[in-house]
Amino acid sequence: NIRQISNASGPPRFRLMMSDGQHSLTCESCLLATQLNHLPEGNLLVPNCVCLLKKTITNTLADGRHVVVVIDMEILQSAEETGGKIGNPTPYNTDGTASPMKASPMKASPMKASPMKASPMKASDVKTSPAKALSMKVSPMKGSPLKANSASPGSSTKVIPIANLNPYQSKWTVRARVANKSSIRTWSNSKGEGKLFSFEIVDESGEIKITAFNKEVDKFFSLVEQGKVYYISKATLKVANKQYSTLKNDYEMTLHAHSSIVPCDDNQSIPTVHCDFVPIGELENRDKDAIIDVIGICKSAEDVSRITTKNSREVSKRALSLIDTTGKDVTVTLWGEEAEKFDGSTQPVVAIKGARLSDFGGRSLSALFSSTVMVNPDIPEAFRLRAWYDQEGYALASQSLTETRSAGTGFKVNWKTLNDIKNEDMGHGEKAQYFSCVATVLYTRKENCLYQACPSADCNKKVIDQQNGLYRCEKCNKEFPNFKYRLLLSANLADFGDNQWVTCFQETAEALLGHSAETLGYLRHTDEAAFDEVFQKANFTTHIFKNRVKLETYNDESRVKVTVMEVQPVDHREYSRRLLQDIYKLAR
DNA sequence: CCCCCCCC
Repeated sequence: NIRQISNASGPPRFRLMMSDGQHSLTCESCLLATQLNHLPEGNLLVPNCVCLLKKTITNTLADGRHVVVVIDMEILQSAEETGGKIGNPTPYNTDGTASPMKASPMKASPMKASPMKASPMKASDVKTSPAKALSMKVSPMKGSPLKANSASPGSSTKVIPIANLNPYQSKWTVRARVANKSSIRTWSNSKGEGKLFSFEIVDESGEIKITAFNKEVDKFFSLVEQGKVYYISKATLKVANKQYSTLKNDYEMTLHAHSSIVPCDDNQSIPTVHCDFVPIGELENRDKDAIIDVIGICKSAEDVSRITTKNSREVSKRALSLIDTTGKDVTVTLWGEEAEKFDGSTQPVVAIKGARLSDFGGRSLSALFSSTVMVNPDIPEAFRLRAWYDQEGYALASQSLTETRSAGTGFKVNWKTLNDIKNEDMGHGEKAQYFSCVATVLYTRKENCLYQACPSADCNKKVIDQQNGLYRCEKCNKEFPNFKYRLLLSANLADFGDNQWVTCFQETAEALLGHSAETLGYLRHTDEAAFDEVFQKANFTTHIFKNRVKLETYNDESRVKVTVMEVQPVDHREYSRRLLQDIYKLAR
């Protein structure tokens, strides 16, 4: 705990220690140690040297640990001066591993090396005498040296606006906020393989994308945090491939071995991620493929699932249902790691910057790689939504913009009235058309609704009664001692505007009549009254019918044939909402 | 040096 160390009287002096390959700084007065996670490139910290931390920034992590970033320090005594107990000074790689074979001891001597001029780890004071460097004026925790607008810490290069960056200048520093940070991704192709992550930064002037590869991933991934402000310098600028970027910048950055990223005390003047949240109820009026920002309460979330894409890539996906004060909800799909780590169990506020609006199931959203998904973000909109939901929203039966079949997936339902079938000449084209309707059974033809079918599992062909106890199937070219009953029921359906004869085969007829074909076959011969009653009872029942409509020609006569594919109960609440929506649409 | 934006 660095704070504890700092509480020791006098300016804290630290001795760099190494144990089990881990670097740590041990306070000379209280002997408390703090672990070093990142050593800067070309660093001058060698085991046993004593240093004074002059300027530091402390970040508190979510788990309560502190991370101290050293902005400015002085080496008070080199390893040689302190006796160099561990032997020759050893340079360290940025990943914290020792690499004694890499450089000669002389090269690594802190007295000789001075590659640090523009680095936040200013070490030029090494040349000054230890006595002078021990100046008591310097208090590491007091004040921030970073408020100055003009220069990056430990560097003489000027802070310039992102908009002024170009590949033809070498000395620059930008100060910007991380607006979006990707996860680490690996690639493998003919050119090789590796890993990378990227992030986008914004300042008052603009935005730019920064990519880190391989070693730079190790070095910077954990340092770079979404929403935080950093000084960034010495990265390579190249022309951005607009094909892959939606950012408003002609260039993008690549980090390299000497690039510098230094946390900056948060400065309100640096813009935060800006979101233009579109109310969920508004999404109906936006164009397909629009990139929009959305915020809502995650009312429910699917379990994560693995799917295989057309390119036979495996990817995780998870669909969430977001609701806001418009009383509408929309399905949002998260992908990959974002889908895996998402936890919707607490019904959190979810904000997404840059989601793509799709017309799947009416209206739905999909997160892109460039999207920023924020769970319970620290913004006023999130607090307002939380309050609204906890007080009243939770009780609301929201209206979904993403229509799903009762099974949970599927395309937008093609609702029609029976009148529409004739008015729109449905089924007259090459392909059959499908529609759903809410309709009431007026009449069913009980005559000839049952037939004796081939008992083979996959054959439903009508069999011929050989009158000798055997039944012949022409299709299977076989005789059987038994048959199964199948239903082929004609029904007349009506809604408020029209009526329509339809055909129900086995499953749909069973659903409509409420009995299996087998039971009906048995009843027909044993209890005619009960058999009749089944059909009486089916009359004037109302259902959702999903139908197939196709023009069929028989003996030069064409007529539209409607076959029922599915019979489902009416969800009256949902049905009423749809009628209301239709009324609103007609009123507009 | 990546560049994948998918599924029902």
